[in-house]
Amino acid sequence: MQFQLEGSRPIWQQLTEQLTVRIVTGVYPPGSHFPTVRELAAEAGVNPNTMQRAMAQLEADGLVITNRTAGRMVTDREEILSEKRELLAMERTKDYLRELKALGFSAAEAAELIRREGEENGD
Amino acid sequence: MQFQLEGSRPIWQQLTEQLTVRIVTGVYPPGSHFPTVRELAAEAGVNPNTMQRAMAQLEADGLVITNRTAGRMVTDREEILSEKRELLAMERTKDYLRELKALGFSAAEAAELIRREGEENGD
DNA sequence: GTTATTGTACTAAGCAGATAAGACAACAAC
DNA sequence: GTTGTTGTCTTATCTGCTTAGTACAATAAC
Repeated sequence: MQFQLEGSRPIWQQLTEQLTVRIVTGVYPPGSHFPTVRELAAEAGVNPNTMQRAMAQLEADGLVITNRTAGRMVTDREEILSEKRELLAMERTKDYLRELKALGFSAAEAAELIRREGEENGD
Repeated sequence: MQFQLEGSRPIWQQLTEQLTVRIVTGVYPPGSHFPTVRELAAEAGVNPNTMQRAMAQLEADGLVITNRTAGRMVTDREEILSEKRELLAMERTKDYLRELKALGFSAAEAAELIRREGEENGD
């Protein structure tokens, strides 16, 4: 999964979000070594300064731990990861529901759209 | 409904989105007179230049028609409005589903979250 | 015909995000 | 002890968004 960046929001924010998804879904397992600033900056094609800003946010969220010179590791407290994953899902759900209600759709109609879309993609 | 602006995306873009919602939900009815740049700029608390940029996008989307000095009016082609409304709902749905799948949720689980959240809000 | 309204255009300035390039301190590896 | 890796910090530059202020052409209203 490559990084998907678009221009209308700060890049460091998008990087934080996508790295968070990788962490809570186990792409980088709990307690494992986390890639370096320079590695991830190269992978994403952004400046190391920008990637570092994204990392600082992951640190503030408690998802990674920084050891000054040995690099970073993903937190081994798995309850933090599962809580974060469910929190993200809940936030997205509320946002989605609020937006569809603003467009005049009910929650039932929204659920129907989800069901129909899920069928199309064979899920 | 006041304008809700946050800092991480261009204001003119957020204004376009929220004005679009107003139009397709009939806050400004089809064929009716559309508020002037200066009026809406004052209401939103932004510079007229910024509001004009938002309006230019509405124009490009075919939602409003500009009469050079008589101001603007909402398009009276109601099929454009209903199509736009459904297009927006579909886009949001696909985005939501893609995000939740990235977090490891199935479409069925997403629909369940919607159902549960809808119940809490009595909808 | 005069006036007020409206959309539109222009320039200047301030600010934040992103990039570029480099430097430094801490420490693991050897 | 030396070397290389890593996180961190600094300075400068560029670009786009936003604001501020002003101005102008077209035309509806009177």
